[in-house]
Amino acid sequence: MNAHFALLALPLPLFSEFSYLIPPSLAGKIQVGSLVEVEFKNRRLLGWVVALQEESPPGLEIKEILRLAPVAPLSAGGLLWTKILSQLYLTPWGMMLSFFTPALLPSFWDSAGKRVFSGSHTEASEESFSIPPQGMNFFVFQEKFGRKKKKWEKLIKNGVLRREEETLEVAETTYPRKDSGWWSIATRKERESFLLSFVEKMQEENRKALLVFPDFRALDYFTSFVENQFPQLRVIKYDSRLASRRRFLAYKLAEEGDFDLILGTRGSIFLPARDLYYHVVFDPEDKGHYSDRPPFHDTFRLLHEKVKIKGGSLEVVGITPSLSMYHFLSTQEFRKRDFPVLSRASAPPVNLISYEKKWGSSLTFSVRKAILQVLNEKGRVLIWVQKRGYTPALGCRDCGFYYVCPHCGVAFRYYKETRSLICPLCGKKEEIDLFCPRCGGVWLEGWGEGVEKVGEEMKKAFSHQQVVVIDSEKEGEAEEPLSSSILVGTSLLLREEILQGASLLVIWSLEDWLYLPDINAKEEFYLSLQRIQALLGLASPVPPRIFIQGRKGMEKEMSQFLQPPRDFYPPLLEKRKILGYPPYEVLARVVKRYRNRGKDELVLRKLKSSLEEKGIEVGGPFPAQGRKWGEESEEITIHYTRERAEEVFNVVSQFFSREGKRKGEWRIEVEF
DNA sequence: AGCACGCCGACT
DNA sequence: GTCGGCGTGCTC
Repeated sequence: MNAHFALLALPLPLFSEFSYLIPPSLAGKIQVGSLVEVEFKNRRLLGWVVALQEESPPGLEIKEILRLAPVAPLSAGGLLWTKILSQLYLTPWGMMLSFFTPALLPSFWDSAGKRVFSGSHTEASEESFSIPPQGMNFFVFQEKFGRKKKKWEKLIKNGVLRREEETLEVAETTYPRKDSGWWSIATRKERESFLLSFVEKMQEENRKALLVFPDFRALDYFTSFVENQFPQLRVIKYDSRLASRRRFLAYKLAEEGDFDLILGTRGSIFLPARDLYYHVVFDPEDKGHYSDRPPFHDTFRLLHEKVKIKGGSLEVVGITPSLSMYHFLSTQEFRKRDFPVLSRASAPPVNLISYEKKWGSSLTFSVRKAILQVLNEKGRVLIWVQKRGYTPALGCRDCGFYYVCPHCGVAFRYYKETRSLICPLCGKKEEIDLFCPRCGGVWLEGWGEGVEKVGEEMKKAFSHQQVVVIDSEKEGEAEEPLSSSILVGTSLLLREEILQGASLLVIWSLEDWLYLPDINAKEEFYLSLQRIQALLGLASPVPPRIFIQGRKGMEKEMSQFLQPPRDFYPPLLEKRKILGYPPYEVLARVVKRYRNRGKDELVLRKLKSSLEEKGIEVGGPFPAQGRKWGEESEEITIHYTRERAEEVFNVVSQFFSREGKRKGEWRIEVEF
């Protein structure tokens, strides 16, 4: 069979693929899964070949493929993986595939397209290049032995080295068994001993592994640990800090299977790692594992889909299972792994302190007393505050006016030092007025307490102590906050190094956590509390304690958060089952930003009815909640079972290739 | 997405 | 008289 055309998935937000002509020079070289460069609307793009075609679509002038990229084609399994992901996340295939596309600088093409071998002329040269019998990619060779163009050309001429065109074949390994597990391991020390036994096991079995961490800090720490413990291992460390050359080297080594272990952050899961059996994800709920753009996919779910298709194992390491992991454990999709934990004597005691009515500061007498006591014992105090900035809102004392972001419809957050307002959803900045813009009143005041304000209050209340505020924005700056005696901060405080050295943690106001609109807020708070209980004060000289301040009458609500997972999760899961929410069903939101309200509403309704024609449940249109575009946008919500994901994808993609080109912005978010 | 083509306002 | 705004259409 001789295909003349290739169907390409290009990195465009379009739900369609494009046909290109295979030039005679590339006939037979291009296969399904190849990466090629083409011209598209006066630009050059890299696209993956998703099918070969005998015929071209009629009535079109088809352009030629310009060149074949010097990387191995994606395997059938790999292609299927990306296809399934694109369907699940209602994202164009080419957009999903673009995560897997290496950044190829112009200078890489030539060398990466060639391969070197030891030549027949085995001159006892002053240097020996340990080139394996199967040869070495020339790009890799130059990264290992230096980019010395003249020298290599000479050696090739002499016959010391032999260089050929690289022919890259599909390397597909699938493992028959899927075997995934959950490990509950809290501390770094314990995770080190987990890694010791894990790497030993992996070596015994002669298998390769990928370890994915949520941030650079953890990655750096465990990479140097592994490298010190196992100096003979071939380790690839991969994260977004790599320069392009090193990044592509990692890509090539992974592709070639020239590694034993890959350690990386989120992006490392897209490497074409050959013969990978083990996938280990640390702290899967951490924000670092989530893409920051719609559809917000994450390491855990991506790898979970991978092992479903290609086999192997997905091992998840965390402190407490999340709601979805708890569900997977009860359905046996994941198995609970046992690890000998050097368990702590007992979790720190939790004290609930209620205030009747807030005026000024929320600092209660009991908490103040506890803080003084800890300071007296030379312990460190952490104050955990939910809101960032100075106050979560700024308004007029006289008329009740408060500043609202014009396009998100939520209160602006107030920052005192800069006298500025920032929208917590879209980041829009505004200056504040001298007088109330509505009534001209002179008293503008902040409502509620953010970290900065609490910090200010603590400085006043404990004026002889060093109080440091950690707001997420200044993460990098205050590298050594550990020396202060009182630390006030948002969730950034919950880092292991900070928690373990502290003797007292105060949750400033419980209601700030419980009355969040987000459906996942409860779970997030629960996991944070579990984390605190596991790590607080492990290295503190004083037995650690937890104080929670909350409005009177919240005791009952609080007590649920002190339950173990087997009591905390089932009612939440039951509720989600009834509502058709994840993890039972897929929940997709299609948000449309309006320009012309009347017309645009019709367009959303049209999508809704074409889904309903297929018997798929759709809610809305509602005013869009939560993220950006608040008031000028509407959304529909789609519920469906996993089995119908492909069907929904087809309806949505058809809809968008017809109607999506209409003016206006869309966004799609999916949870499952 | 990106880029060209097209039709209306303030400018050397 | 032109530069340039972004609304609209299209991409193998």
